[in-house]
Amino acid sequence: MPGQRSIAEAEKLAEAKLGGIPLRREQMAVVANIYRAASAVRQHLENSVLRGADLTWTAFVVLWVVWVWGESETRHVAEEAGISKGTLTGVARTLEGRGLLRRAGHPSDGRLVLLSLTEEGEELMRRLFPAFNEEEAFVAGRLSDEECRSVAEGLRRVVRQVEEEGEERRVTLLDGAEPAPRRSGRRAKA
Amino acid sequence: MPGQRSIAEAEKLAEAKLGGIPLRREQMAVVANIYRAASAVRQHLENSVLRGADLTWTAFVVLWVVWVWGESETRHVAEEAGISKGTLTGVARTLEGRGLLRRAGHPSDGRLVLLSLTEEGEELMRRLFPAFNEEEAFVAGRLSDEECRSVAEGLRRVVRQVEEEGEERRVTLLDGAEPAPRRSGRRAKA
DNA sequence: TTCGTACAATTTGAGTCCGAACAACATCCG
DNA sequence: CGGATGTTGTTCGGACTCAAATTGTACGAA
Repeated sequence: MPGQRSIAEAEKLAEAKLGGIPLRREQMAVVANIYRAASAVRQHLENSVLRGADLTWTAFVVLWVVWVWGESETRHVAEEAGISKGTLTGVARTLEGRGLLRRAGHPSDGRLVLLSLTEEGEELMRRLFPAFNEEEAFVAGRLSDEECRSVAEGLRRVVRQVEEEGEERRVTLLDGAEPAPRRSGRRAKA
Repeated sequence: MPGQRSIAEAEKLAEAKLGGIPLRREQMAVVANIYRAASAVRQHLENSVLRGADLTWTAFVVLWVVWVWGESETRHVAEEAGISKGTLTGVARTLEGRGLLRRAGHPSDGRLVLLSLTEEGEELMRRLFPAFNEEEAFVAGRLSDEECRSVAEGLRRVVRQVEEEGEERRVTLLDGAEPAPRRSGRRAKA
């Protein structure tokens, strides 16, 4: 396994590459490990509990959100699941086709769509979630409860930093320049 | 801005849904926040420094790996970058087309392909990486150096747990049953 | 009433991503 | 030498992804 040993080594190599420009090592390490951990956890969960139910990570997260929050408007589900509205439309369609999710128009506001689990969906989550949580415990197995709390708190601060100051920061960085559109995606109309 | 407040609430709701089955709260929170933080960080980095260079996160990581490690075999690059071999083939092709990456056959083993940066690629990384690292520092701005180290160390343990015991764990869980192929992806031949 | 503005979800386009199947090569063993 | 076995990178199918454009609905003002 390459991973852990190499991060420290990679830092040195990167610093050498830059010839004297100082590197924010601790910050670099924390970002690298956040991403590494996220991939590792996702992969483990997908391969252990999700594959058997033929669910992707995203599909599971969407089901989970609707499960715990009950019938919800799609924009909230997308926000809560951390995906775009457009992506949710597709995922929801897939899940609806598999009979796990239901969509219904909002009674008074015709623009909204409400998502809820079908009975089959509820049943699946009742069965699947305990197994999922068990694997969450497995991946965190080398951390004590106290350490879990402390790591979680640190990560929360990262999330808050980006959510509360990220936008402003991006504006400052680009300083007026247009945000440089993605090269992929639908083309500007003209 | 859904995020933080809701996790604690969601735990209670999930517990209620399960009626008495105990939940591993701390472990659940740490996993949820790992994923949340990873998305937030990725999005910020993509929108601030990467978009300007028309690079996706993955493309940047691949370039970074080749940059710091020098000419490398594709399987090592994929491993180090945390993506599959198949994905790397496509990403490398794209980067090659943009003149940032070079591919060369291995002199003695005809199966291998070696990746290295072109001069243009080197130049790009010299320019881009300092800005990238600056934003890494930004997202970790609410953590002290000491806190960064401690969070990183906690995450490293998660990664190691999955890397060292994940495979065995999956085998135990499935207990003989075939690993249940993905429903997506290429179909079995017959 | 008829605009115009403000949202909501969906469609669309370009592209990423995984993992199974595959083809090409390497290596071991008889 | 010849085949079995194992490894490598590539191809392929389906799901996911984002953001811009679009479509549909709501609601206030003229």
